[in-house]
Amino acid sequence: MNTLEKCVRILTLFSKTKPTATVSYITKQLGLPSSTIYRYIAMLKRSGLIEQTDQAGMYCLGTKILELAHNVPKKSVQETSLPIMAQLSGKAGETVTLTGLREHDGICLEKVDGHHAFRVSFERGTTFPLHAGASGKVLLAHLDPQKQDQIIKELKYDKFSETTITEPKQLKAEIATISKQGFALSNGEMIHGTYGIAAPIFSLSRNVIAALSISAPNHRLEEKQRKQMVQLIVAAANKITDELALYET
Amino acid sequence: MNTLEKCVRILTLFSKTKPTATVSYITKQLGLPSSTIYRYIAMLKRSGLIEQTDQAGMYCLGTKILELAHNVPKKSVQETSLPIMAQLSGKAGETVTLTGLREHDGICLEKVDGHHAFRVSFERGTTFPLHAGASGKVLLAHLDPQKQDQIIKELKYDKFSETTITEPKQLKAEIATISKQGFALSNGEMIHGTYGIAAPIFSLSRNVIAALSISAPNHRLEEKQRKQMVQLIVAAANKITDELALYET
DNA sequence: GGTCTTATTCTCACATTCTGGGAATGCAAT
DNA sequence: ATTGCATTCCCAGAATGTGAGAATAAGACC
Repeated sequence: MNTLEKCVRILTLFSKTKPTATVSYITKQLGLPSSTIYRYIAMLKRSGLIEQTDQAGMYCLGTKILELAHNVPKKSVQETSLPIMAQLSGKAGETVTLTGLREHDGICLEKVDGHHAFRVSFERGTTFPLHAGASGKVLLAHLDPQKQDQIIKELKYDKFSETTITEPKQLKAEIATISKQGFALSNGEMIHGTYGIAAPIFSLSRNVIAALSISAPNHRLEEKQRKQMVQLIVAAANKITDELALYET
Repeated sequence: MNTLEKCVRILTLFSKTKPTATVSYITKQLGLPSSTIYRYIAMLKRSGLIEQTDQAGMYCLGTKILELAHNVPKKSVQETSLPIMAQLSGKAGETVTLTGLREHDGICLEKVDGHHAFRVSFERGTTFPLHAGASGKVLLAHLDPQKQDQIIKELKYDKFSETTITEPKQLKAEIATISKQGFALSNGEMIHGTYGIAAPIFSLSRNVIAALSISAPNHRLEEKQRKQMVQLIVAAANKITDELALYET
């Protein structure tokens, strides 16, 4: 394990739910001696990647990361998708999210909020596992079989709610269906009380590169609206796929 | 120069204006042999901090950085400031920005856009040098004298426009005035055609921790409006300072 | 004030990793 | 065929990283 890897591990320990950490916490998590961690913290602090909180001994991610994040280029998917997402969100009134794939996780690349005060909203940069929620499942369903199998094996199957799929077998069956029908549904698999519909976006070479999804409190996505929404989201995703194909030559 | 520092240097090479780079470019910029850079690129790619573009040999910052950025905690300044910024932006109709200090640069921490279609707008995470623009100058003006002198010496004095201050002496005089009057003005120092007004936000120990600023096309901030705006922005900044003091005990 | 606990820095002999010139491969354009 | 560039590999010497433990600092608790 080299320096960079250790640094990234330290940085990845911080999360929305645990935004600050002490050296002793990091020590325990990584199983490395505290003198080593102190050295790393000092290095990371020098480069601005982490900062010290007001409270002594507390550290958090630093603003240097914001600076870097500002320079992460938007991929063509994002640029192509945004106007279509805005249009869809306007028509449907609900939050529309574009989700990409990173290693074995999904990550929210873009979102356009719906106009309802009571709404579901992910932030850009939010990551989540692929076994729960419409976006995750639709991404998984259209991956090539090897990667799919590998991910299905390695998933941790955290149970977020009553409906979360926690069995590999069940997940396999589900994504087989999704792959056939071309869209995924999620009834509160990740967030209880919400409903999600997602459709895949493909590259010219027919690899999934992202998922387009719509999320809402589940009473606003019941049977009758749902059918129409599925059509809308699939149509929008296809439109993005088509537009991308034009540019990729 | 250790591994992390080299990694950060590589990552920092990418910018909004140069979002992608080849190995040979990085090699030239850092003056390190290409075999070394290839090794680093491989490491950085493995950790998700950089990604390969569609074009062979092109690299860009990776989505792992977005994930990390998502977990950078908002400081209390940000949380305290946002509602006040929104109120101010609503009243003034212009873009209001909260700027922090990072090393020798300013960095945009939060912004609330004004309602005018023709407006100035920084994105969160944008960095800029301290010699140009109202925010930079106001931050610089209220730093302790040692840091101030050091930064004044080390600044590169890029000339962004006709009015950019490029002389240390001139800058010193300017920040002396700013320090006395408690706010800074900028007539297109960073972006030609725009006008900026900024006021400092202090910690309980009376150190500057951020600057609140308003920016607009300069015809909308002429003499008459300007006086009123200065009052508004100074009042808002003071309000934030006061609210922060309540929490800091 | 005394006594913990915990944060933080430092040291140093030792181990590991990093380094970079150069050679080699592959690919695409000239 | 040739050039140019991307990329990988090799390896001995050089530079860094490592971590136990000592030492110091700074609160917290009694």
